[in-house]
Amino acid sequence: MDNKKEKIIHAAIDVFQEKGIEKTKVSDIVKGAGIAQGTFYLYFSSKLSVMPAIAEVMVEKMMEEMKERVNETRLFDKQLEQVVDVVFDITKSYRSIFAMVYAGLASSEYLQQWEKIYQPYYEWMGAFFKQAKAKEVLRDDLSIEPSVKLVIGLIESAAEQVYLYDQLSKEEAVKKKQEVLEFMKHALYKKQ
Amino acid sequence: MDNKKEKIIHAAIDVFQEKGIEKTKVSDIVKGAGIAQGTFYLYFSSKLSVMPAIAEVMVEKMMEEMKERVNETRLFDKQLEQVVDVVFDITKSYRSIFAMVYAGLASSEYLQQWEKIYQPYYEWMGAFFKQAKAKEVLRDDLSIEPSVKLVIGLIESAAEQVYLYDQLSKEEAVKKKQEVLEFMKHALYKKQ
Amino acid sequence: MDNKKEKIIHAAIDVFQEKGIEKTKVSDIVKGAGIAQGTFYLYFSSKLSVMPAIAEVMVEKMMEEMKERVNETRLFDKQLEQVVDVVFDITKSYRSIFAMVYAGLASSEYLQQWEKIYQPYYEWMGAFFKQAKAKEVLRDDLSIEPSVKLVIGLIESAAEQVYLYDQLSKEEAVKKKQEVLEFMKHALYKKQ
Amino acid sequence: MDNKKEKIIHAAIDVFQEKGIEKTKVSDIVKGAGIAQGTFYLYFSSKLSVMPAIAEVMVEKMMEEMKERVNETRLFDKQLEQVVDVVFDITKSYRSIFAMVYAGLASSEYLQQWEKIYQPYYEWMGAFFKQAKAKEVLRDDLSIEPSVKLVIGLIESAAEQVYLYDQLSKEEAVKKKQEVLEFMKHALYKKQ
DNA sequence: CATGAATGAGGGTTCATTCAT
DNA sequence: CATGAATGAACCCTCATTCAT
Repeated sequence: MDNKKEKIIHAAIDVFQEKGIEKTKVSDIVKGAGIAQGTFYLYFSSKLSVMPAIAEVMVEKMMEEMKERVNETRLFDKQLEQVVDVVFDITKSYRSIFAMVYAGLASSEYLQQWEKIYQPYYEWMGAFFKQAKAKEVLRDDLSIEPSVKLVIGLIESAAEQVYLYDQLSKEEAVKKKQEVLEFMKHALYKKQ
Repeated sequence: MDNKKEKIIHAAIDVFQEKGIEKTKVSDIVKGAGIAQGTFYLYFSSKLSVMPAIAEVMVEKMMEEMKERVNETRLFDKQLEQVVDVVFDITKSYRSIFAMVYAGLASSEYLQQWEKIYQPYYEWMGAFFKQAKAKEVLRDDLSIEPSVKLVIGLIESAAEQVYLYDQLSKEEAVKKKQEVLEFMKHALYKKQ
Repeated sequence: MDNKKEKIIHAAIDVFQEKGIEKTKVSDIVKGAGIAQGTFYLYFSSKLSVMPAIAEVMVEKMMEEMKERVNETRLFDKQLEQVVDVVFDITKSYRSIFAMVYAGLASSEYLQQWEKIYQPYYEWMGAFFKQAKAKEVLRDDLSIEPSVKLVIGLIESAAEQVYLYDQLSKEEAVKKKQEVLEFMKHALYKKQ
Repeated sequence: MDNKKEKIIHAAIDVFQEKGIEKTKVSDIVKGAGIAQGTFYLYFSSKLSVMPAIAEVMVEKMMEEMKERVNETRLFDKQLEQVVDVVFDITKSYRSIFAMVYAGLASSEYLQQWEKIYQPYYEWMGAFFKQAKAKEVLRDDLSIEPSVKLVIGLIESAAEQVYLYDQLSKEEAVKKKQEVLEFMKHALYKKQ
């Protein structure tokens, strides 16, 4: 795919993260991408129009990680743990970007595209849950689609607390993951 | 009392919500507050420095609503429902502001203050849970402090999905609330 | 005389010297004077209108020093040395202010007052030279009035070089003074 | 060559002279230079940072005039007269700028550069004096370097008196020049 | 396609000045 | 007389966007 466009997106991710939306200049992005000021406008119409492309890259990244790191041959318990790990890691790297996307774009034309971009993520997680239900791990009365969204929101918000607000240590992050897992299991699993 | 400062904060909330951070001008804020441009700078050093004050106001608002609308004489089930209602309503009104606070201020000096501002919220919810535990509604092995944070994150993220991303209808909002409640109960309650 | 007015003038001298005209704010001056912002305008109509008052203070200061430090009982040689000392010292303290006065006020209404303010200085120096001529120290063909102005200009510019541009050490200042004296003597004295 | 920078400097000279530092707006300068507001900031960081560039231009101008108008084939007496003429003329045109340079920049970072800018001027005058000494016009005991600085200061301050303070007529200017020359000759020449 | 110098509208911020207390 | 909070016009400077090369 187009090399320059990629460079812009990745430079934008870095700069947005470092400086925040408000203080990010197109000139910072092009400097990071190693291209000329004008070249930016051959690929994007404005600073904000990079956002959906960033979101796409991040969801792709998430899916890759899930497919790579969640081992289907293991017990569901273990898989769930791996899912939490991935979400925490991706959130660590990108959550501030997600926040920006809808903070910067609230009441803009780009928010529409959001759901479409997130779709593969929801689908993958849906399939993951279905498979577990088939194995009779999950509650019979659990409806998958809504639960998927709740679970994703739950894990993400826990990760946010760790990485954004409280800026916790590695050990505390591990503890937080265990708490989320515990909480989720009670919410999702069959009672023994 | 500090009448002008109050006016600025409330005008800022309105304008940020209407236009987003990026497009909000200080001149809009002062127009809304009915004061002169220069007066703004007697109270705040910049546009962004209003953010923590806004956050404080919103947490206060949340606490007021909780105290007003969560009826301690009712069953815990009902109270939990009321809590979810309040969080959904406040999120509906202010979540875009919350998003802005950390989107606009990622990597800034203000993020530090965040936890301190949220503290009363966590404390209230902690007390609420303790009371329920005393009534033997909640699981014995539930540790309250971490659960409080998870629950708040869970409800907020559900509310976000309803009001920010998916922009769902009233009926769908009601359904989402029930799903969250269901999810929470399984996660928190004693098994029968 | 009016205490507050005095305070303003002296604070203004300090601040102008420290920050330069451009960056001096009325608020700095009143802070230095220990009075309220509005009080300034009871005594002066604007920032620039303090200038003539400052100039007056400085010429007064100069005259005081001359009368105090130039000893009429000594040889003219010695007296000339003392004159140079005074000019150097006053220049050290105030020359940047003098510069400002006409830099800031070039093409302004205040420049007119300048000559009048400087007048006592020229007169004193004129009397000083006349007395020396009577003692047959100075050249017979020396016309006093123009020489006085040249001498003042010469000493001042030498002092400027020392204190403004080259920022020389104490030793170098002493040397410069000797050079000026030598130069002046050749220009003014009778040939032996 | 660096056409825009040149244009800015020359426009700045004009505007500073017309309005004084305080009242000069960047927008005036760019209007005079026929460029856009933003272009100014590609070449200079602020209004004040043009000052050293202006000083450089003026010293260049001075040197050009000296080389053009001081005729080496004439007697030293005549040459000295021509030097005074040049200094008076340049001072007439630019002294208010010089005043501004250090008035506006007192206590600033730019004052340091001053000596370096003046250097060619001092050097030229030094060479001029050496040549005269070789011809046995000047006193044997005259040390050239310090005298050069004194002479330049003397002529400049005389010119200032004529053009800045006293705003004298053409005839008076001529008379002042003769006085300076007379003064200088006594200070510099061998006794007959 | 790529460049980067030039643009200029626009907004943040300052600060001299006022005036009710 | 003295105050200092409030004012708002004025100005600096930024930075997204363009366009000739």
